[in-house]
Amino acid sequence: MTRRDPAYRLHGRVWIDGPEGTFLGFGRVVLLERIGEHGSISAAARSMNMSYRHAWDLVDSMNRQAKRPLIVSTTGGKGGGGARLTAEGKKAIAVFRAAWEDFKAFEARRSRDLDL
Amino acid sequence: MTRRDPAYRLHGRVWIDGPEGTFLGFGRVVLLERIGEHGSISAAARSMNMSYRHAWDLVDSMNRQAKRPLIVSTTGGKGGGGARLTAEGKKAIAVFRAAWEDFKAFEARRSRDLDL
DNA sequence: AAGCGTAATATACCGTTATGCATAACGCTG
DNA sequence: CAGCGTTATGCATAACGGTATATTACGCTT
Repeated sequence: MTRRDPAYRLHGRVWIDGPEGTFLGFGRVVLLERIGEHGSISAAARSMNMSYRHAWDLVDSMNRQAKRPLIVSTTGGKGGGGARLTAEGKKAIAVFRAAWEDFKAFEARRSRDLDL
Repeated sequence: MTRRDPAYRLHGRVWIDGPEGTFLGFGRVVLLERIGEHGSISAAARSMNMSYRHAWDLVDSMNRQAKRPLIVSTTGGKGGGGARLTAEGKKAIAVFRAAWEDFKAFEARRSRDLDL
């Protein structure tokens, strides 16, 4: 019988690389979702304790690498402006989430099978 | 038909966590192998352009977390001392390599299926 | 006993990455 | 038309991980 020691577990990370390096990762996707919920980059950043600067850089990186923008933003106006999640952005979230769920299953299975 | 865009690829990393955090990872396992080949931590570190300090810390971390040491070392003596890969160490390498190969297959399959 | 190359350990340095702060532009609202 | 909150951007600073360097201990070899 295969021994199972819960003291050892397989862990990992997955992300999607694009033309410039990292395109989508877990944090980036959460950011996309939060922007969709809050309607602005700054509120999304606050909600996940991330600096606005960093959040903006991530959005910029994703938009540059996507075929079409995942987030569109407006400056000035009602509430000072804001940001919106596009259909392309929703699809990106779905695609990454699917790969991520799949990986989580892989992780769990391989953790069970660890024979150390 | 599902679109395949080679511009996007799924990447990832896997490692095995132990009581203190990371126990085995790709770099750690290569280090174990090199120690087995060279017979010393310092030669192994040199062979992979890693500082001896870092290599020693990694070996120490692995030995602390393993049920039995993966590397045993002697200080002084012929050649100044050295380090040897134990049977436990060989097993650790095999276990990690297997999980790693499996993950590489996962990566390739998921990269093919990316629909972005 | 001296010399050698290694293990073992402390400390200072450096480079990358994220944070913090400061500023300008923007356009609706009162 | 002044005020507001946001986007957008630059620059200084802090945090962290690994590197580089230096020192001591060790025990066989000569």
